[in-house]
Formats: sequence, C-alpha cells, structure tokens
Amino acid sequence: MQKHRMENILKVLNPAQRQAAEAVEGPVLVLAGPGSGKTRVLTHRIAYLVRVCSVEPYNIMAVTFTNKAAKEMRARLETLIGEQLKHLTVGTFHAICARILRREAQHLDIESNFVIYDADDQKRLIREVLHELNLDDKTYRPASVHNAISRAKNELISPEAYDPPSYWYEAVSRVYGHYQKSLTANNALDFDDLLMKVSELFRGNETVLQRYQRRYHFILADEFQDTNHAQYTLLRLLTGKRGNLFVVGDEDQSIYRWRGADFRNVLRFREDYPDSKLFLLEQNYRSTQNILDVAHQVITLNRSRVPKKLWTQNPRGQKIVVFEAYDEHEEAQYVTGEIQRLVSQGECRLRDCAIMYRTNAQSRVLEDAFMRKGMPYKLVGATRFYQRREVKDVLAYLRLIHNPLDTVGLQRIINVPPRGIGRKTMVAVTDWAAQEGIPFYTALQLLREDEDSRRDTEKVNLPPMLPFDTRSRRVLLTFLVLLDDLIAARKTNSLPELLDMVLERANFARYIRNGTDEGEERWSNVMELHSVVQEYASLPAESALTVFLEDVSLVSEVDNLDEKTDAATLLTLHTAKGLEFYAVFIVGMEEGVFPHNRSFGEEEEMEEERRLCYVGITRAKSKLYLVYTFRRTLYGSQVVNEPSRFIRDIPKQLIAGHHPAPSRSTRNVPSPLRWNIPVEAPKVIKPSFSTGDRVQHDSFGEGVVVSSKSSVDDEEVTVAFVGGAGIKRLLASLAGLKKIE
DNA sequence: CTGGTGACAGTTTTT
DNA sequence: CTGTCACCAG
Repeated sequence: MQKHRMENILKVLNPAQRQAAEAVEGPVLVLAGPGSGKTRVLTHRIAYLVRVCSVEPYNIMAVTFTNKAAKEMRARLETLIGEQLKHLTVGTFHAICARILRREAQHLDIESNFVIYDADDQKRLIREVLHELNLDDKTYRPASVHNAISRAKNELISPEAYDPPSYWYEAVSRVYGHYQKSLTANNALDFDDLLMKVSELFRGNETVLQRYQRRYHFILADEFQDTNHAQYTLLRLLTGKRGNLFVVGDEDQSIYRWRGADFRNVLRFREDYPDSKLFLLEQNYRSTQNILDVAHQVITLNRSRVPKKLWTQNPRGQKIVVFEAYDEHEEAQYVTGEIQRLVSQGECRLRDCAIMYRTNAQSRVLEDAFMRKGMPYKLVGATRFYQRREVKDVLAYLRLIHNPLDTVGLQRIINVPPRGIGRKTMVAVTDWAAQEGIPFYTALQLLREDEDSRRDTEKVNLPPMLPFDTRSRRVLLTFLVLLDDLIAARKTNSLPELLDMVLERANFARYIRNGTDEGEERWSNVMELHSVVQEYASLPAESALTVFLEDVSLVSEVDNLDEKTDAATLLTLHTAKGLEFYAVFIVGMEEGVFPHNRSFGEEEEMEEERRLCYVGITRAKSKLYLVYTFRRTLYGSQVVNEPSRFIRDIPKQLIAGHHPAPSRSTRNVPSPLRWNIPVEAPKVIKPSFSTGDRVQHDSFGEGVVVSSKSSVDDEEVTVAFVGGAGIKRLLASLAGLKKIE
C-alpha cells in the first residue's frame, strides 16, 4: 500500500531527482542545473515525507528567497498533499523570521508591532545619522555606508563586534552603532535585522531555540547558492542535531554576491555536514542542445566551479543568432522586428518572447520601439509599485497608525501633503525630543499636554520649556490630532475604511491630483492601493492592518508577470532568473555594458557577470539571440564598445546568421566578429513525424500531423491543431512537438 | 516654508 | 542624459 503510493508520488521524477527526493534522513545537497526540475524535486520530496513517511506537515519548513517561489511551491504542493498544506511552513527567509520575531518579541529589545524598513527608509535613517555625527555625506555616501552596514549584518557582526579595517570604516562603525540605536528607538527593523535578530535570539536563548528545533524536523531550502552567512547560520541552527537539512542550489546561477550571497556556502555545507549526500541534476528539460552547448561554453571558463555539464533529450535545435546593430535604436528595431516576425509566422506568441538587459536604463529605447510599433510589452521591475512616492506616503500613514513611534515614517509624512511644518519646526522638535531622549511622537504628545494644562489651569505656571512659537504649536497639534484620530479609528473601521479616512482627512486627492497627467497617474496608483486593500476588508479591524503591512513590506513587486496578457517581456538579467521563454533576446552584449565595466577590476566580479550571462542563456527554450551595438549612447555621450567577451567565447559552429546590416558595410570598424560562417555540407535529416501522428505543442495544444517534409538540417511539419490554432507549419527543431502515444 | 537651481554621480536588487 | 540632493532666494 505504502509502496504503491510512493510510486504514485515519485513516478514523474527521473532517477536522479527521485534519489534526491527519497533521501529522507540526514543532510542532503542537490546541485541542480537550470531547467533540471529542482522545484519539482523539492515539492515531491515534501509530498513524499508527508504521504509516505507520515511526517506531520507541521514539522516541515521550506524556505525560499522570493515570495513568488514560495507561492509557486504552495500551488504545486496543493495538488500533491491537498489541504495538509496549511500546516506546512513555507515562506521566504525574511517572512519566516519576521513571524518568529513577532512571536518572540518579549525576548528582544523590540515591540512585537515593529515596522520593517525598506531600502528607502534605511537610507533616510543613515542620512540622518550621518548628519547627527557631522559626517560629510560626500566622503561617506549613504549608499556606501549602508552597504557596509548591511554586509556586516549579513555576516552577523554586531556594532560592538565591528572591527573597522580602515579609517573610512571607522566612521561606518560609528554610524552602524547609531543607526542600530535609532532603529530600536523607532521600533523598527531593517531587512537584514530580521535574519540577524533571529540568529541572535537562537544563539542567546537555548530554550527558545530548542522549541523551534523540536518543531521543525525537516528543513528544506531552495536557491542555496544565494544564501548569505546569516541565512546559512539560521538553517544550521534550526536544523540542530537532527541534521535533516535539504538544500538545492547551483553555484553557476549565483548572481547576488554583491548582496552578500556566498555560493561558497555550498562548499561549506559539505564541510559542515561531512556525511551529507550529494546529488547532481544534470538533465535539462528546458532548452535545445544547442543552447545548452552555448551556455556550457560560456560558464565553463569560470575557475571557481564544480565541473558539470547539462545534457538534454531535446532536439539539437537551431543555432543561436548573433546580431550587430549600429546603435541602441537599431538594436531595438531589430529585436522588435524579429519578434514581430516570429509571431506572425506562428512560431510563438508575444508572451513567449523576452528581452533581457544588464541595466534598467536600457529598457527605455526598447519600450519606445515597442510603443511605436504598437506591440504590447510588459516591463518587469522598473519603479516598483510599492516604491512609488505616493504609495509610500500613504503607506507611511498606515504604518504610523500601526506604530506611531516610527519616526522615519513620521518625518516622511508630517508635511505631506504640505501643512506648514517646515524644516525649522522639524529641527526644533527633533532637537528637543533628542534632548529629552524621547521619540518624536511622544514629543508631540508632551506638547499637547503642555498646551492643555496651560489652558485648563492658569495657575500652573509651566516652565516655558517648549521652544515653539504659536504657529508651530498649532500646526504640530493639528497633525497630532489627525494622527490620533486615525489611530482611534483603527479599532472600529475596516482597513479600506481606514484608508479612505487617511486619504480624506489628509486631503490627499487634492494634493496629488494637481491637474497634470502625472498627477492622474499618481492618483491611479493610490486607487490601485485601494483595491489591494479591499482584499483585507473581511479581516477583523484589529489585525487587518498588521497583516497588510507585513505583506506589503515583505512583498516586492506583486507578480505583475501575469501569464494571461499576451505581451513580450522586458526585464533585467537578474530578474530573469527562474523564468523561461521560447525566445530570448539578450541585448547590449558589449564590453562595458555586459560585462558591466564595474566588474573589470576583480576576477570574482567578472565570474559573476559570466554566471549572469549563463543564467540569461539558459532561460531560452528554443531561440536565443545575442545582440550588440557598434556604438551606444551612455550617460548622454556616444561610446564605441567591443562586442562582449561572452560572444567571443562561443564557438562559431553554434552560431547561425550573424547578419551585419548591409547599410553599414562601409563602416570602418573591423569587428572581431566578422566571421566567415562556414558553409556546411547540407544534410537532409530523417523525418521523425509522419502523417497521422498525434502531437502536443506547448502553446497550440494537441493536434494531428497532416504532412511532414524533411529539409536541410530540419524537418517541416504541418499540424492541424485541435483548438483555435488551426493548421500550422512548424519546424520540428523549434516547435518542441511531442508525440502522444 | 516653498519652489527653484546647480552640482554630481550613475549596476544588478529575490527581502 | 537622467534623477537626487543640498542649498538659497523669495
């Protein structure tokens, strides 16, 4: 019986995947190449634990890096273990840590209603501290300082333990200390704190740690190559002596070194758990052999990696295309034109095409081209919804209602919309509050008390301790009344009602809708927020706000990658990780752009660029285009760059039409890429489809082969599809047709 | 207090 | 060429 069920659950796995999923006891490391089905292994292992090994879902924790990945895992598990899913802990490191911290707040120097500061808030606070310490923010740029602090936190180095390696870091050390104090005073944590505090908690409190260790018998972690020291430490602490730690990763796809990720954790894992089992998933289910060969050629030049090679049963497929455009405009022209061609020839749909670039700035010209051609596109990333000024402003109000001690948030919106509280007043309150050692909000409360007592009892002659003129007092108190009213309203109103009150009482509409198009745009973002909030309408008033804020601060962009709309996708190579497309265009393949010139200095950095290229290439299922320009506008000036070294690393046999635009034959630049493409002896391949075969296509669905004809290097198959797609002529190498038995 | 001006720097960003 | 920030004049 049990055996039978096991068959059911794991039968869809290949032998390597299955072995990994079945290795129940002890530490397991799975090195999983792109497209090798790692999520599948993770989910099936969980299903196996629950359904075959009778492990309580309550005792399992699965950690991911993105909410998207967590969501996807949940969705897949739903079909495997059904409603048992709800007892399972699935989430991002940060979300799981935030939950733990709220529950265990009493053991820490923080209230359980703490707010989570995002990058923006963090930078504000840093700037404030720099000011406080009279540090020049030219030498100590907030971004750099913050970066240094963040790195320290990722390494679990506290301000006390921080050992500055140079004079510059001496200052960082001081800022770090103050910054941390400020966070505590604001009852706030930054992203890094979420991890660091939990690790401190676990290390400092054996009882608490044991409670969690007793609960979680099995820990699984995705994207292990992207863990930083803090995250790895957490995994180890939670795992404890039981040792059931299952991690899946791929060093070749580690692209977040600059954020503290350390793929050497993969090596460390094997040292820390010498008895761990290692599984390699090298079969790729995504790409053509040709694309995998290209990817291999690029990644294999990295020194620090475990040698491995992907293989596939997919057809060899078409050669990849390398194209030189004159400039970024022609580049965009070429790419959109090519996509148009693919779509009109019925090879794929718009949504099967993606354009990837190294830096966000490159998206502009592409967007232009799409717009001019009237082709729909979706842009991933850009200005994230929750990062938009107007959205953040409104959110700051909500956060203040939740936690009025959040001074950064308070300072953000105390004069938004403008209500006459300017710099001078702010400095006065801030100084006074600092002097008294109280939060800003408390200072306002004292001010009101002072005001009240003056009015009530004229006898009481309070010292004129408050250095404000009448006007400042008045505007400050008006604001306090507003805030307190909102705080009071929270108890009795639903979240949407509360949001309406904020908008109304603060006069947001009038402030934002200033008559310009941009104003309308911003207002529609606020309205968008309003519709998000509707989803929390049914929650009890008391908890709705808490839940909402938690979701918002840990959710990056809502997956605006909805699969429904048919549009091409524009995204950075970084955000492309984990996705796949029929056709991938990587643009800006030029020295200085990709690899980015910031990576020229250090070998390690360059290796990361190379991994990034590998990630990009392996997103493609069937078609891959690498595009570079002869000259490009960068920061407003024209530069001429060499084609990317990554292109040079690809053997010519893997590249098809390298079409130099004819109009430019006069161009006086001997491109190192003017190869002569060797003309291969045409060979006719053996047909693999014949009339009457039933076949399956990724996008067109099921169909019947009408005719099939071999041509040079490929096979042209005519298929009548069952649904609306009708009759299509397809190239066997590209279409990914599968026969149905 | 507000809005305007000039200097300046400028990857990537799962949380 | 941007966007951001500090600073200064109304």
